[in-house]
Amino acid sequence: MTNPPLSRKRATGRCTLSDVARLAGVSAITASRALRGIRGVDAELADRVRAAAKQLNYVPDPAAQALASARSNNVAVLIPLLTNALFVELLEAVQRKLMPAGFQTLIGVTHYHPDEEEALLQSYLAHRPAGLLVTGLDRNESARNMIAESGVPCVHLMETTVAAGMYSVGLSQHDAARTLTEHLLAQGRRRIAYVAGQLDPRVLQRRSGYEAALRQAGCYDASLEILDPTPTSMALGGRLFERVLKAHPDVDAIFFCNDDLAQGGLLAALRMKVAVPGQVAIVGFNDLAGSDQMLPPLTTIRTPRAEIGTQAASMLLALIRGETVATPTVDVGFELVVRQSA
Amino acid sequence: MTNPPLSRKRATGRCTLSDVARLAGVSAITASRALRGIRGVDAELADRVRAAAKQLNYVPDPAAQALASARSNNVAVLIPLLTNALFVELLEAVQRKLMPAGFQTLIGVTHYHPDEEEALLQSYLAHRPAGLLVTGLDRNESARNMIAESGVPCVHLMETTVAAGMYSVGLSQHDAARTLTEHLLAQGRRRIAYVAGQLDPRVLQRRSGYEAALRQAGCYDASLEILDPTPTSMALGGRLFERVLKAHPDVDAIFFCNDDLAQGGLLAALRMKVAVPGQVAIVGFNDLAGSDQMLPPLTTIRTPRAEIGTQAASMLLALIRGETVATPTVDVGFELVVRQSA
DNA sequence: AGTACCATGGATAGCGCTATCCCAAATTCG
DNA sequence: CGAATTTGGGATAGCGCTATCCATGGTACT
Repeated sequence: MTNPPLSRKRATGRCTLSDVARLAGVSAITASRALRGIRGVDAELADRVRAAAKQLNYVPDPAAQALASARSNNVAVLIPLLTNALFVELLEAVQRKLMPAGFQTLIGVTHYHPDEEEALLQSYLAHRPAGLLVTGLDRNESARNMIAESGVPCVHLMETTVAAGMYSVGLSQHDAARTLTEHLLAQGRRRIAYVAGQLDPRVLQRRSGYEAALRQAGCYDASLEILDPTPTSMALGGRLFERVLKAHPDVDAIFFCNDDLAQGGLLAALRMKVAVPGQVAIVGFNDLAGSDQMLPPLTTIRTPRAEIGTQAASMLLALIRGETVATPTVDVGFELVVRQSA
Repeated sequence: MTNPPLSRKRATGRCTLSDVARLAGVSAITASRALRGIRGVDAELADRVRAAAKQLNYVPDPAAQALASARSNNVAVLIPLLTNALFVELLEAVQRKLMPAGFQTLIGVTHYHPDEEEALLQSYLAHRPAGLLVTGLDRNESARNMIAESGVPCVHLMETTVAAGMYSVGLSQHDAARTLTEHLLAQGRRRIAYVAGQLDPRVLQRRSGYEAALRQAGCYDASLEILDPTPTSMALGGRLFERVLKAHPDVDAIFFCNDDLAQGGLLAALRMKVAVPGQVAIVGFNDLAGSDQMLPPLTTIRTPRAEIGTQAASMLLALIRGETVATPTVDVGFELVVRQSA
């Protein structure tokens, strides 16, 4: 009299692989193989399965896939900041590459903080991500160990290294900064200041490229380095510009570590009626949006972050597939963009 | 003689809930309850479980949790663009609120494209997200249905509405634009152009606020509306500024629909030696980074996007917990920021 | 012809966790 | 003081998918 023994049903109502298999007249495992396109499944059967899936509007449950296969289709991406256009463009390129390949991007923002990065790493690794993209090479030992022990393929962004078992896509910040500084020197500038905020590893590498160029030209002066640890912004660029000119009226060029600072500096110059490049040449780094619109347009280094994202994502996909990567270190280079500010 | 029948072990090696339970001397389900803090579990037992978990460095497997409970701790966030600082700041605020609550943010970029949005929605809903945050109210019917049928709690960002069962956090774009236009009128401007790119719903709502103010003042002129569908940028702002001045030399104010356009316009004015606000007043919208640094500093509307993110996330958390939300529509307002450009 | 191999489809058994039912002991109450 | 309730713990059975092993029929060999 009572109902059938379906008392403890807990089904979620959504359409499952078994439904597809039943409709196609095959077993669940065959449907699974057909949809994933692995192992020999008869072409005609596979077609029938795909048709059934489409008809039922079947979407596999990622959680079940992850649980059963011990691997997810998440890729975790760790970047320092979301408010720096550089990383956002990097991210967009990564997503554009990864999403069509069926991967989900989990974005983690470290705020340049090792502990935050470590916490994010721990939480993301619990998701058994298929891959990992991290910014830069500098992280604490514990974080490095977590990455290594997890066995999750990992590609490092922005910088390059040639350590064994390390994969990286980036460019030489040092060389780029050196090239830019040499450009200033070639223009006859000798009192060149380096103005930086947000002292992350790349900013410091640029500083060393700047120093190298100046030392070679015999006009390095450590007192012309203004290193401010606060996050960069146009406002900060303006303040630092003023500070430099006040402290060192003889400065004839300023190398801002990032375009947003440089833009702020350029606007401050306009406000203060300091001729650019007449009295002071100004250069930035990264060629961010708006730098070409400044007055005068900003001379800078164009860093191909979209390409970094694309290449890193490709490399990661290869690693995930278990392929051997021929070139574990890709240097995407940089481009000196000469405009009117220097 | 052969090995024990453990032939088909497939364990992933990671530490599981059973390990914790065993160490604590309880059953798995009790450990689960203790760690989740649900149902009555003896305080002493719970402590023992927590201690064991910490000792083993246990991290629950999200895939298994999702599968078993038919609900994940992912929250999907759909935004139009990652290259607009507005949305990035929104996102940061959302993450800051959601992450401590134990939720993962999945970021989807729609590029203002309904089909892309629909595809993202489909893919994200397959992840059984715990909640959904979507930008704006305009989406195609199919997308709306998917959201409704999924039963996933959803909060709409940026705009406000008072439809039954809809939750939203935003501000009246119309009113803000109207206020800004009235400010221009109060300054004696009469030939006020509206210059827009990226014609998304909010940009059009601003246009209507602009029109309303001008009609009331009796000086609406449809030919002063320049609506360009291409994405906004400083460069576009510069081009449109030139175009407006050439076509309508009598224009005495320009309302740019977004600050990046306005910044470009401001720089173009500088280049063209057009006095601002002398000959033309310029206003923008959103108060993005750098607007305060312009020459002259830009008068604009400050939109509290961080607060939108925070409030929307809070509301979503309440919905996820099944609480009833007292105010399903939150208007965070806006602020007229008067600087020197108007 | 007989054996070794593929190539294909399926049965089975989990992945690690939680919903659900069950039961004993403790508590409340008329 | 016995019945009705409330606790708190556990056993069981999946969630939806895939790894692994098996079985079958064909093909390729010697």
